[in-house]
Amino acid sequence: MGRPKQFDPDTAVARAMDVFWRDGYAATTPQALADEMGIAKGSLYHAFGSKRALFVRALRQYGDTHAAELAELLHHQAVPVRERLRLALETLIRVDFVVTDRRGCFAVNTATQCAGLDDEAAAIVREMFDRTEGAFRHAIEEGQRTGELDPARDPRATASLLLNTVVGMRVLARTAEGPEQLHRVVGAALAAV
Amino acid sequence: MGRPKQFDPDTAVARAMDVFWRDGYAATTPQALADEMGIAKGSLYHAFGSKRALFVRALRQYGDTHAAELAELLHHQAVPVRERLRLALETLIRVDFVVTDRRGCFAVNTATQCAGLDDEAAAIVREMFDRTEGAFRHAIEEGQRTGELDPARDPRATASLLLNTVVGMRVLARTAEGPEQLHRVVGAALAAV
DNA sequence: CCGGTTCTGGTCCCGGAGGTCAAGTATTCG
DNA sequence: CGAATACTTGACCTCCGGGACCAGAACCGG
Repeated sequence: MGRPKQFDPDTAVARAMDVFWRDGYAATTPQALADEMGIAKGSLYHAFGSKRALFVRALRQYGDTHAAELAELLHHQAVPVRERLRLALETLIRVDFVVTDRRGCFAVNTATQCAGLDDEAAAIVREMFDRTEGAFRHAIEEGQRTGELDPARDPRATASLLLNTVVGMRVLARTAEGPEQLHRVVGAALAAV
Repeated sequence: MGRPKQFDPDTAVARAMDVFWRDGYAATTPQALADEMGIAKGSLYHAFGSKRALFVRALRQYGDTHAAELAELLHHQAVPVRERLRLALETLIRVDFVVTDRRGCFAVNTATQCAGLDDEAAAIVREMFDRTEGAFRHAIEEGQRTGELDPARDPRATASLLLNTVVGMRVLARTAEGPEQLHRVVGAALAAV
């Protein structure tokens, strides 16, 4: 009943995500959002309530799509575990430098901007980090069971290191001149697995 | 000649640094800066020109003080190299959780906010990262010469990993519940040295 | 003690951020 | 078809960010 929406909410949120991702929360204006989403500012507020609510929704959508990709890479059973880990990290480098123009990770960027101010956003980011760490841990434990990886190493600690490595890389991608530095990081990190 | 300044510029910049550090560039208002610096907004603009210029100066001052501390820790000749590395990383955890209330690193925060927009700030951050990486590398090479560390490992790669570890940790400090996760990271990272 | 010089707080200003609202429009139901 | 409902829009509003400006205060040399 009533007039149907003229736009697809998920698509619109994806556009908004792009803007927030590129410019950060504070530097993003409602007008810029509306322009990029292809709707009027009034519709934006009618559909999403506030800039903040739209941001939270965009962040959540980011987590549900992009973050899941990494976990998926780590579950490819056909590939040896160590190779899987390397592939996952190398993929991040390629994405950052080729696809997303070195914007880094939306969640990481948010963590350094809102953690102290916005509890809800911080919780979403933390949950994404936890899931990523868990995916690393599962892969490591699998590798230890099959004998591919050294069982003497604490899987929890190694998983934390790999999560931390991912987070760091997505920051360095924003300042590094080229991908060489990050390739070195990957190589050295795998020595600890 | 003329009326002397009523405030110490370096102290005032340090106060401004605190605000920028806590809230980020975009979310910081000139009024908040003036209040925190203990001077009027007019004096602020007279003395520093613009919000941007003040930010750059604060960032540079941050690099000249805080970042140098890490390098200093890594040069303590009395301590074994591996212990020095551990101490440096553990100190970061303590500082983040006890002293600075989990604000992370001003430079890291800036990297995720301004790298795409502000070339000058990005350059300052990159320079700090380079110096840190260099300090790690020197320590590692020293350890290899004295036989404390495995000489088969590429010092450049290991230094990149440690820089990346530091950067990641300062982000995780903003979202982690407690320091346990970071202690695990340190332990695992040292396995790659 | 006086003119030149630099710092000082205060006032004013323009534009835009963030949001609201009334009027108009598409769709469904009775 | 008309009423009820939900979405759309652009105008509008308030507030404040970022900065300009100014009249005076503090200091200097002569």
